[in-house]
Amino acid sequence: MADSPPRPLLGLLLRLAQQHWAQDIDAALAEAGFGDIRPPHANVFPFVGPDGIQVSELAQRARIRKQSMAEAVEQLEELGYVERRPDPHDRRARLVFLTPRGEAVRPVSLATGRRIEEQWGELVGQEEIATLRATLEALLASLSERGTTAQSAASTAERS
Amino acid sequence: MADSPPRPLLGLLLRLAQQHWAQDIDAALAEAGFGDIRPPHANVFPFVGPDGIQVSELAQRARIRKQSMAEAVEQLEELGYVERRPDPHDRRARLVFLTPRGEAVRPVSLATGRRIEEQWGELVGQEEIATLRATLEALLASLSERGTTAQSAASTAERS
DNA sequence: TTAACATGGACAGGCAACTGACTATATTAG
DNA sequence: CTAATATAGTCAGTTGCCTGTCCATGTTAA
Repeated sequence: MADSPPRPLLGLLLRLAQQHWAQDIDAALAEAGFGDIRPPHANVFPFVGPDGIQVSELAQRARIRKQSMAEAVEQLEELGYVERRPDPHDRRARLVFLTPRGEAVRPVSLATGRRIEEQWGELVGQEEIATLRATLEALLASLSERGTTAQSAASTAERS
Repeated sequence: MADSPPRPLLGLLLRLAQQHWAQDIDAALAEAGFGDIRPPHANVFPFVGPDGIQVSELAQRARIRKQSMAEAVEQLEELGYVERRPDPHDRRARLVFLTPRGEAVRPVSLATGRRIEEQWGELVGQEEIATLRATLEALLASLSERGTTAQSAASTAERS
């Protein structure tokens, strides 16, 4: 028997798949006429509801730091997709709202994710993609229970 | 029936899983006494053989740009894990070799990847992880056939 | 042999994530 | 009520990846 074949590293596979995802999202948004929206901004639209949302909350949802999210929101504000207004219930906070222009992006953003998942399903089978998602969800649930993530480490630190 | 539940975005799942992987690699290496090796350096050791390797080749294997890889190699050289010598067959090139100190890392690096995969298997089932890997491999193969990746775009451009 | 093109590597600059530290406001405990 | 602590947001600095450009060397074709 020979040595086990040189399987590609799992982390590499995950990274490459994620890169494809990000690039496909970017391409789809550009195709829909939103060429000035860059990948980090895609983390914003799915989470902004009609009642506004704080940047900190946005960051938690997208699992990035509030500083990073603040930068993305600032750029989106300059591009005219969102605006920030004071939070009437918390004088520290400002709420992020979609402008009419931003409202036009939201459905495209949400649909794009579904569409890419659909396309991937056509390539390797819808069932396989569903299994992929399920495995990742289960894995991440297990991992976040038993330990501290890069993400949770920081949130925890900020919280504790 | 209600609307479809708010499934987390697949790209987010991929990103979080990859972050966990990188962090676990980092932790395992630190535990093994290589605390000065940072995540990007982990992309180096699996690919450096006894006959040396060019930085360009390393970058291709790890699927990052040669500039990024050059930076990682430079740091590893300062840390004493690798050294670069002129390529006797190509006066443009320099070959990367492991120093004795680097040789000590290689097996740990390779084993760590397998160990993490094993641990993940214990969390969600070995079979599920095998399926995850298979699906990702199939997906990436399909994607790289039909179209241009962030990665392949550049390599192609550089190559064409 | 020379001209054209390809490739290894380096330099410069940008972007988006990170950590750490700070201010101002809120909340909780004593 | 006051003191301690937590949270929203910002500023400053770092890292790791990216792109574009350039030079020196190799390779191929006229």
